Parts: sequence; structure tokens; C-alpha cells
Amino acid sequence: MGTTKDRKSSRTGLETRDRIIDAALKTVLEEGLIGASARAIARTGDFNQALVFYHFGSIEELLLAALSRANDRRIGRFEERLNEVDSLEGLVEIAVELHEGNADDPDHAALTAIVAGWSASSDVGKRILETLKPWDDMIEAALERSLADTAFAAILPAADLAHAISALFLGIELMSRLDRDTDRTETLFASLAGAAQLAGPILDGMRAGQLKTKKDK
Amino acid sequence: MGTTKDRKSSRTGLETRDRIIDAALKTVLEEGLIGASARAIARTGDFNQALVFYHFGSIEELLLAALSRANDRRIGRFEERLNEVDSLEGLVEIAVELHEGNADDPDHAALTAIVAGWSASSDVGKRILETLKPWDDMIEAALERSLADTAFAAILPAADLAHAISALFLGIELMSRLDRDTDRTETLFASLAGAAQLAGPILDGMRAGQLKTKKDK
DNA sequence: GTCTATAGTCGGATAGAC
DNA sequence: GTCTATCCGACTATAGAC
Repeated sequence: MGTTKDRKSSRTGLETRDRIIDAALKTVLEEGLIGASARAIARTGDFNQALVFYHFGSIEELLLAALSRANDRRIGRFEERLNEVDSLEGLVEIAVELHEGNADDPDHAALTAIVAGWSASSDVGKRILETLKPWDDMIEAALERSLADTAFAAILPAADLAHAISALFLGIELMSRLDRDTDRTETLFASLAGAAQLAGPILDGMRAGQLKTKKDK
Repeated sequence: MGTTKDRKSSRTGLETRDRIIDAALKTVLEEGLIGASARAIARTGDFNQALVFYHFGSIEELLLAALSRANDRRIGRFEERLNEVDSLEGLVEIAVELHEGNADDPDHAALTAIVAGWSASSDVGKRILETLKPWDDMIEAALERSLADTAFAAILPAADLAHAISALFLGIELMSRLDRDTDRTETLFASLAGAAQLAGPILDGMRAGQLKTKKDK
């Protein structure tokens, strides 16, 4: 999108691969997964339909590549903060920003559509989960820092909770896309922030109760 | 499925409508939303493809009808218990059973696929949300009973929490369908049950602290 | 109410010229 | 590496016979 281009001329293959991926994402965003045919994508990106097959072999492969790229971009945008956060309040703060950014983020819309639309073919499913795995790992680590020495840490493994949070986000984004007008999630996130501010001190109390400093691992 | 039928003979129109809806659900389950064409559905149900248009006018309408029916069946199966539960532990118990039942429930697989696959066209989105609304309402009422007189009730409105739970379920089912082999959700629900047993008493403590009996509204 | 037949469209994928 | 042209299959939807 920000590249120099003069409409339909010869250029290097790598550039075209990128253009195709971007066009795929945009098409999925605008037309949905079902509407993301090779022809529609080519129309969006203003290139020849046959290029999809030359560069990716099939639509399925293209969409998986697109998923991976969209995911990478999103991870890049949040991994630094996610890897530093160590409190429930901080986590929710990031979650709120993640959600708020989602509305205008073409990457994310396409990402959820692709994930959701493929609940059928399960060989692709594994590859999708593989792509999304980094989120689970980052969230899990953040949770471990945030809930350390807490009763909840013992009974609700960070890995499980992290997975649940990933799922929650997927579900929330799908639902909020069903009807942009009456989006219930606005107030939800506000409430979540409030809840975190209530629960945070309680957790800290649990920690303090054990008189065991945590920061030096 | 449990109706008397003798393969491809004349019968009343209402029976056929049902057959078509059942076939649609089965097809969505097996082939995914993209694979659920009029022809594929007709193949599954062993009837003529043209009947879809005669009875429903379009595939979109058929799938919306199928969604509604699958949802009704699921609600029927759980509404009684959901309308009675009044504790966090009880809620989680129902959630666990809901999830466990989901694996073998063709209704549910199709339901999530339809909801998820339609994040694009937003006029349909509204109708889908309308169909799912009863869940939010039932969960909200159950939460109000379960969290009454709790600090969480004040800061996290039941309506928001209910919506989040609906979204969580949608997300969880989608994810768990991506890879049946390495399903993370098994341990998740076990952990959730544990967490509820930890949190339940805490909430009861809060309630008791206010010395205000709750049962008489 | 259900069938056959078919019109018309669109999509995946490939061959081969440039 | 990119284009045109094309094959072929699948799809939605309708017309009309039964």
C-alpha cells in the first residue's frame, strides 16, 4: 500500500508476492472468506488472476500465507508490551487497546475471518493453530508474571487461562463484527478494566500474605 | 432423523422442510460453510436440489432457518437448568456439560460454523445475533442470581459478563475444532471447575459479610 | 409438492505466448 | 515473471413437466 507502483508493470517477484498477500487480506476483509476467490483478489490488487497460482499454488496456500503475515504484524505491534506486563490491570489495559485497535485494523478482520471460516478442514486447522501459538505463549508468560504466588495460579494453570483468553478474543471479535451498530463489547471492556482494578489488589493481598518477594525469581 | 420415511417419496411439505434443514446442518457440519451449497445439501439429504429454492427461496434463508432450529434445540436442552442455577459452581458445571456435549452435537458444530462464517455480510449478522440473544438473556439472569450482593456484581454488569461468556464459548468451540487431536479445552474446563470452587466460597463470604439474606429477592 | 432440464454465471487451475 | 486465453467443473436459480 505504501510502495511505489505504477499500475501493472514488471517488477520483482517478491514485491508481487507481497502485493498479492495484501490484496488477499483486503478482499477477505471486504467480501468475507467465501468471497475471497482468486479472481476477486486479483481484482482488488489489480493484477492478473493467474499470478495467485504461480506464486502460491492454490488459494488455500495464499490465505494461509496471508494469515501468517497479518498475525506477524499484529504480534510485532504488541509483543514488546505483552512481554513486559506483570499485573492484571496492565494486562487488561493491553487487552482494551488491542480490542480498540481491532476496529480499524484490516489485518485483524481478515485474521478472524480466516480462522473462523476454516473450522471444517482440519489439516489446515493445525497450521492455523501453529500460526496463532505465539499469542498463547506470550499471554501465558504474562499471566505467570501477573498471577504468581496467587491461589489462582495454583488452581488455574496459566496455559489454560491463556488459551481461554485467546478464544475469548476470537469470539468477541466475531460477535462484534456481526453487528457494528449495536456493539456490546464497548461497555464490556470498560467493565473489565473496572473488575481488574478490583481484583488486582485482592491478588496483591494474597501475594503479600505469603511474605515472599517475587521479583528476584 | 427419528421420523418415519421411505426414501424419496411424496410426503407433506412440512416434513420436507424439516428434512432440508437437517440436511443443511449435517452438510455444514461435514463440509463447512463454504461447502454447504444447495447441491451438496440435496446430496446429503437425498432430495432434489430445486426443493431448497422452492421451500426457502435461497441458501442464505435456508441456513438462517437451520441456525435458528439448531439454536432452539440447544436452548431446549439447557434452559431448564440454566434458569435454576444460582451459584458460580453450578454455572461452571453447566458450562462443562455444554462443552462436553458439543463434541458429538451436530447442531452445535453447524451453529458455530454459520455464526463464524458470516462475519462479513452485516444484514445477516443482525438476524444471527437476534437468534442467539436468548442465551445472553438466560446467562445474564443466571449470573445475577449467582453474583448477587457481590462486589463483582457492582463493577462487572451481568449483561456484559453474559455477553463475554457467549463470546468465550463461541471462540472456544471454534478453536477446539481447528485441531481435534490436540484439544486444549479439556484441561481448561477442568481448571475452570477448580477455579469456581475456589472463587465460590470467596463470593459467599462477600455476601455473608453483608448479612443480607438473598433468596427472597 | 416434487421432479428434470437447463440457462447463465463464476471459480480453480493450466498452457503457452510474451 | 506476467500476461491472455481457455478448459472444465460447480454453483444459484428458474421454467416447466408431472
